[in-house]
Amino acid sequence: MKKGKKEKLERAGWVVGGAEEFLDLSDAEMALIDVRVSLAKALRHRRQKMKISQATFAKRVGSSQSRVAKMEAGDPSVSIDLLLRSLITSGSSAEEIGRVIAAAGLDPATV
Amino acid sequence: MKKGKKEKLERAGWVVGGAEEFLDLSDAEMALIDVRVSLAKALRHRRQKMKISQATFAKRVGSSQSRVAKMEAGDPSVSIDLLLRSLITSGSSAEEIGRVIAAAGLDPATV
DNA sequence: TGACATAATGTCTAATCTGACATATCTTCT
DNA sequence: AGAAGATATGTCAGATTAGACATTATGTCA
Repeated sequence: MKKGKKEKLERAGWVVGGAEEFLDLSDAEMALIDVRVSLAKALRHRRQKMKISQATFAKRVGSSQSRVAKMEAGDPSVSIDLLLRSLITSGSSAEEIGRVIAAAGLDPATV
Repeated sequence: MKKGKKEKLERAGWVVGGAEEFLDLSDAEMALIDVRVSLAKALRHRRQKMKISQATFAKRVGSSQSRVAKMEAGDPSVSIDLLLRSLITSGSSAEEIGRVIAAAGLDPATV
């Protein structure tokens, strides 16, 4: 496992359980979490820029306030599909989303 | 609806039903299909570059031959989540995937 | 402080998605 | 033609994810 992996997961709010389960987290899973968290941040920024509440945003994209909260939190119960759908429905372009994903996992200081 | 939308959907192999249902397809749905199809192509290219069969590829990413076939076909029953998971598990970087998504929906001749 | 808006968390049932399997349809050989 | 390998298609039971709702927490005013 790479240096700082567990810390990174925990910063992102993930329950990684004991060391045993954690060792089972593959690099692929890590990368996917990075993508999820990046999209989650992009979604929150987008909504905040619109200056609307989670409830209002939820109505516009056809979801619920609680699910929007979970989306923005990068909750494991939210699929990347839903994040993409919400971003696009709210007006993000594929190009914007592509850039977000391309930058996923990079150290924010270097981005 | 934008010009050529239905034709585009049909080229991608989607059953769009009658005109009524088709009119219900929003621009957001179109954009998501573009993303799915782009990722599907990227996955096929990746596997072909590796010179392995769908069955072999399936084992490596923890799926089945039939599902890999559906992934590469951009079948509606395949989630974007699964496409991303398979790409990353097979070694694609977030940056590569980001570029693929950013180019989604663009006219191939211009890309 | 209390009232009010907003955001977070937990939990349901319904809907969607998955791997697996069977089977059919190519492709590429001899 | 026919055997063999690869790919496509259809289906299904089990797993995952969805919106919805209730509840709790966190502001943010007067």
